[in-house]
Amino acid sequence: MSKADLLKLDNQLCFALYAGSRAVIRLYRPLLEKLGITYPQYLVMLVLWECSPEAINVKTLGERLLLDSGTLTPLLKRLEQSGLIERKRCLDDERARLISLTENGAKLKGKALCIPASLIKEVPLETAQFKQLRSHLQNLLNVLQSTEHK
Amino acid sequence: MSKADLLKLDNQLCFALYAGSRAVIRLYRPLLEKLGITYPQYLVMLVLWECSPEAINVKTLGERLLLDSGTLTPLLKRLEQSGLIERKRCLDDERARLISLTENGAKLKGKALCIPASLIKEVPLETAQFKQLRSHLQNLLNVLQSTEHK
DNA sequence: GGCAATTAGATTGCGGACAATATAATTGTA
DNA sequence: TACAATTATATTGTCCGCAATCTAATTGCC
Repeated sequence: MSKADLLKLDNQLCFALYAGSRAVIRLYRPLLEKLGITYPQYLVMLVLWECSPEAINVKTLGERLLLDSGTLTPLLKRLEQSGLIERKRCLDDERARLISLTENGAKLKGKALCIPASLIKEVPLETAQFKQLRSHLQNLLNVLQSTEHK
Repeated sequence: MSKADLLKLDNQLCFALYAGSRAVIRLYRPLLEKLGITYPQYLVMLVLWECSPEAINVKTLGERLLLDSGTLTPLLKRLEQSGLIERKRCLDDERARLISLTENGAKLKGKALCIPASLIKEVPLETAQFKQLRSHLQNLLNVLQSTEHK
């Protein structure tokens, strides 16, 4: 393949990723609207539902989602406004914020339980293909994570 | 797998896509900075370099990149400001804008030619794996495209 | 203990995404 | 040929991402 061919849009792995990611998020939107949250907010809730009733600080949350405080701080404030989370100062370390679920936030998990199945219905991929794609992507992420600090 | 397990972050195809996409875009950033453009602007340039010297209207560009005018209009204005493109009214249809490369915009392709190779060097995936992942993603996109209008 | 270096999070500013809406040109049709 | 419906783009408003910078708390080290 020539250098010029390598510049064609359809040969870009990055574009496939970028467009695919947005397309899938688009499928989530109507489902998440019923919960009153956005897609990145949903990801935060996934982490909180997983570690609940433990609280989590912003740094750890950011490491989990690969997002920084510039993104998370306003997002978390919105979730707090919505009454889904609390943002308490950590007593041991006044710099840190402990993020935890409110009762409503914990309850929302019940409503979210059906989302994965709804989505799989809309993405007509075989389970095997689905898992393969996911594991290839996770592999890609691991590889990028491990090389980006060199 | 239980319903609750399906809500775990690491089981989400969507998160793998979302985080993977951002991680790859992060790799492009320093390379594109040298060209003075952002990643979405780069995608627009890829399309223009491909169809040049033909002009393209905003609608077609949007279909190619899966972006709407709300995203493209300001982005194209910035590319115009940077002197890389022109935004002319179409004579046959005064509603449409014809987007075309300026001389500088066309010349920038020369600087961009080395980007794919630079990137591949940073993503330590075998060529075969790379192509497989890309084609899986393109398949996913096709599937989503074809079902989203039903 | 005192102070420089580090760390956690917040803030600012810019550039996307995208829904909703607006505007202006074009087309289809009675 | 009017004029309703459609189409192409632009605008507005909200919510991310992320770089750069700031503030305040903590840690390391003399």
